[in-house]
Amino acid sequence: MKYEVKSKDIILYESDLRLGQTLDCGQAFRWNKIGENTYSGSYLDCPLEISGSDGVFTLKNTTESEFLSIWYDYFDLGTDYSALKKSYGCDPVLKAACQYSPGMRLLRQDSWEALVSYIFSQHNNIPRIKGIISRLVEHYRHFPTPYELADETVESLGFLRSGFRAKYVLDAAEKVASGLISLSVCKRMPYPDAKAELMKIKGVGPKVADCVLLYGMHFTEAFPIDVWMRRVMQTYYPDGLPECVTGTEGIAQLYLFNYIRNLEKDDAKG
DNA sequence: TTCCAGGCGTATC
DNA sequence: GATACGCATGGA
Repeated sequence: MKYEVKSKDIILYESDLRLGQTLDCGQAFRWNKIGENTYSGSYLDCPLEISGSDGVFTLKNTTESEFLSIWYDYFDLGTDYSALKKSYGCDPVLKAACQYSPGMRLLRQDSWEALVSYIFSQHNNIPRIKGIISRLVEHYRHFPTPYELADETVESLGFLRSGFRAKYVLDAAEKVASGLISLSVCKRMPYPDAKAELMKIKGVGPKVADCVLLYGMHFTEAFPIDVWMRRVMQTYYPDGLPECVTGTEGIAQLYLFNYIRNLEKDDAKG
């Protein structure tokens, strides 16, 4: 990774990044494609327009301090994904999955936003999840805090059209706003303890908890198992995951999930 | 029309 | 502890 300041922009050189693969793979729900190789979105209410391909990217209207304090972390630029992918070469399926999406990275998202987003994800599809979250952000003009959401009711959240999930998000907001659950404390807990803590929230089971731990708290050993990953495990890993992914199961999951989903989509198209 | 979507709570055994 | 079943909403 290298970068340079150019006028009001940051130019980023990173060979292990493709915007579509990283921002539009179902790990984050607030990025929109606004042009060829161009996405707009935000993190912690800090907006960004990023464009680029072939290892060269422009972060528009971004200062050097913003880049270093926010986007460097968000895009996990301190991690060497070339080395990681090379280590996954021990397994033929994983190797193929990495070759299929060589520009995918695990984003370091906000824990509260990930919690809300993945509660909305349960028994839902990605376009609808994005719709619900975009209505939420549009309504508040920012991603609402736990305190703001704790003041709502199932009825007042009706505009989200989130169905049975509204009551779960309210329970999460109440538990976080009251201090009963502290996400920043969870981040410092051992993985099993943090998972158990999150599962105290209604609507948060093993899968949603693992998504929050992986995408919102960077527990790379968290391994969310949904219908797709269950299929992957049964088909390719009936005896468990290969040893080379120990400690980064969640990142391996990202490549595998994307691989299997798109393969089946491609098959459906003929 | 029917089926399904990055699951989970509840009832029942 | 395992196994069914319902769940709001909307797209295919």
